[in-house]
Amino acid sequence: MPIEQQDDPPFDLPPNTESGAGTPGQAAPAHAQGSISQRALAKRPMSSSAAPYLDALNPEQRAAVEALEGPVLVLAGAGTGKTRVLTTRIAHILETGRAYPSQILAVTFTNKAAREMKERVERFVGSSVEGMPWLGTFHSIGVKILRRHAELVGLKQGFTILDVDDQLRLMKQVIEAEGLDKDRWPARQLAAYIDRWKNRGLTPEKVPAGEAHAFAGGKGRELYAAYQRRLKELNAADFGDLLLESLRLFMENPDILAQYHNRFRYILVDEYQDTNVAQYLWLRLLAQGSEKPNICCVGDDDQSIYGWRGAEVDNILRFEQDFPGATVIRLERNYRSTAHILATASHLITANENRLGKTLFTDGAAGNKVTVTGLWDDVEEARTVTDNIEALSKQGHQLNEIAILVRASFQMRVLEDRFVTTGLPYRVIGGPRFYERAEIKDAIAYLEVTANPANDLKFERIINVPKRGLGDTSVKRVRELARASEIPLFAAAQSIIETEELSGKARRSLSDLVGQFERWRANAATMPHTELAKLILDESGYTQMWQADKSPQAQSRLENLKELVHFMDDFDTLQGFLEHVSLVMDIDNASDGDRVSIMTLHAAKGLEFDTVFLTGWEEGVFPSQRTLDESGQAGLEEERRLAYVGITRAKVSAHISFTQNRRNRGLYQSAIPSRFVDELPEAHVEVVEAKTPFGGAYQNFGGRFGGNPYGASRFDEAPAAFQSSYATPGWQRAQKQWQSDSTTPPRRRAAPRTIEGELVASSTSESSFEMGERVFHQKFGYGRISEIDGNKLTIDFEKSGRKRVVDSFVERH
DNA sequence: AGTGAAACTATTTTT
DNA sequence: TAGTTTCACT
Repeated sequence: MPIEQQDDPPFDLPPNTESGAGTPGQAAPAHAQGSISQRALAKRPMSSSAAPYLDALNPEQRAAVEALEGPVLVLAGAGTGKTRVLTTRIAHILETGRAYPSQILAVTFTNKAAREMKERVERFVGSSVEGMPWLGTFHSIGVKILRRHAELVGLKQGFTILDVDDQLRLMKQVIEAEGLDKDRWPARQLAAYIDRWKNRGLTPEKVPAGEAHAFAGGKGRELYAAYQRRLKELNAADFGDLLLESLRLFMENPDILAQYHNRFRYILVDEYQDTNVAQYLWLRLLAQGSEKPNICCVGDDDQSIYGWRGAEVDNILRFEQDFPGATVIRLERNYRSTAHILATASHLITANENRLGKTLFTDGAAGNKVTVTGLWDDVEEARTVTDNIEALSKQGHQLNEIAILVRASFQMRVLEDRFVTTGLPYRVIGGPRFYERAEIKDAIAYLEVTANPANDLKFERIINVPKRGLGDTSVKRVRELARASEIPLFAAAQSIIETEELSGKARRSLSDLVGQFERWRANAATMPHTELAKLILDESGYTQMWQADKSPQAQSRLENLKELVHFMDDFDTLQGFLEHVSLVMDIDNASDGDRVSIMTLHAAKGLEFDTVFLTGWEEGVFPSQRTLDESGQAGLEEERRLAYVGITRAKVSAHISFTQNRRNRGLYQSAIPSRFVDELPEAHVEVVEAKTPFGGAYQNFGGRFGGNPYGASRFDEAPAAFQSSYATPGWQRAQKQWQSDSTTPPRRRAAPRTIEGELVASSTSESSFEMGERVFHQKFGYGRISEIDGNKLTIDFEKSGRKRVVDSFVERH
């Protein structure tokens, strides 16, 4: 395959400053007159007053757009016009002739953000400007760079990109090849380690000795190295590699790096608070080209919510040290929310220690206070929310402007049930994504193997789907042959069917499959790719497999397949389509009709709605107990940022609710209100009484939450927490009382809900326990420690078997 | 190789 | 509770 030649001409042109275009208001460089974009630019009147886009900005935004020289950090609070600044800045760079579109590197995290930015820049500069080639996600830019220099990192130009399934399948093979028990050492866990290392920019040899022993009793690093070797053999890269390998490329090849230094005159980074170490290093390397790099990072430390994915808030907190002489601009004027909402969010977030500090303000109306409602259980909560939504709907509100934000997806079920019974239209955002569905992955695997016979992992995925009598043993034989003669699996299949190695049935079956692929490949040259896809799905028996399936989802799977073929129409070639799906895991959610949106807080980042319902503000749910256990104080702060993100999604009203009981995994658990509820500012919050389902308000306990209808009879002492005024420092006391209260109904006792000193400390440091030590656990009884991983212990309990627990839950014995 | 029943395990998830 | 995965059996 030829090296891609789609590259833009300006790459080799001399820097445009030489033609004197360094200041605003000058015409585009003359030498570029051949390029459409430059001709378009040249036609534009170039006086600086002819930059109406600047007049539309407030002073801070304008400063952020005009500070083009040197490093700039824009701290853009929620709803302060971040995207606008970013796009205007790009437009401004282009308009003033400081750089060609191809000389601007602009990175985002999501495809959605990249698409949006591209569209907005085009609208600014005029559609005649060719799209910016280096505007994209970290990953897509990583691929682009790697494809050009693949051989330098041990890959070939046409390398494939692994998805999560492929990755796991490969890791399983690596684990087994090392002679390890795949049950004792799950591939998922190894994948998690490797992912974390890659996020931190660590190649196998750089994994710290202490951590190298993290997996399989000291084989972590070896397995990581073996996995990387296998990737190279397969000519494949996983997601982490797209960044890590381009990072390595730059570090090992200063001449290549210099080319990019030369090229990128301006670097812009969106959502800087979400960058991980690898991305940070990558950016630093690219910015190193000059003493005062023109790098502009836009972000909001208060909206950093992907720490668990490797994001380092520290990157943004440290910006000024990293780039001395940086200009820091704060955008604090909020255009989205009313004053009460803004004040509530701002006040809540001040409880965080680790932040740069911003105070959002608005000139807009005070609006309504944020409401807080305490409810009996999740069912009542769902009913209350839908009742409210129905009322809003009757008043003429758009359902599209209403969202329900939850911490975790398990909270969605009750809500969905309620929407279904009431018949209110809703949509779940996030959810299982199109390209993650099994049938889509299978179909893509068929297409991929057709296009690329050397893609072993995809071939393995569908070799026996639909079932064609090629079981584990047969596949194993093929794989052994492939490994022994160092050829791709498909080639091994081709040769093995010439031998007597396989049983008659398997041999015939595999021979048929190989023949089919050969035929499809022959067709690929002549047939449109959508036709080919239909043919493949049909002839392989894949469509038929689902037609014969009597499960209720079979129908929708078939529809998904149709949609996939339809979607392929948007691409010119099969190759182009495959490259796209490997990077873009989602299909654009067409917003059809007027519906309420239900989504997680994470999915809500960047969106806005008139009315937002924030449900499930209970300790353990939100903040999530698991985050607290795993990340202690830092985790708590991240949860609080999540609350901040949630509240700031609302334009005109925000409604917070919590329940005393919530069903999770089949059983009810009692809950106490989230500490975040207590942290809300009295002056901007209104406590709303819950209505009973039987009509009328019920007796008020004198508490801020209006008590509850069942309290007197069913919770004689227990609801102490509910009775206290939540503003008092008594929550802790009340919570303790609640937990220790022996009259609490006989349901599962909630796990400790605080993050105490020792737990926080132990999450980062090594556990004080030792291997083989005998310990006692409240729930599981006595046992011996068989593995230690940070503060997590694997213990063989005498009665309950092997479990993984956090060390603070066990005591020495 | 393919079936059915027991067993296990559950956040958040930009790419 | 529900979904998946493993295991034992045919």
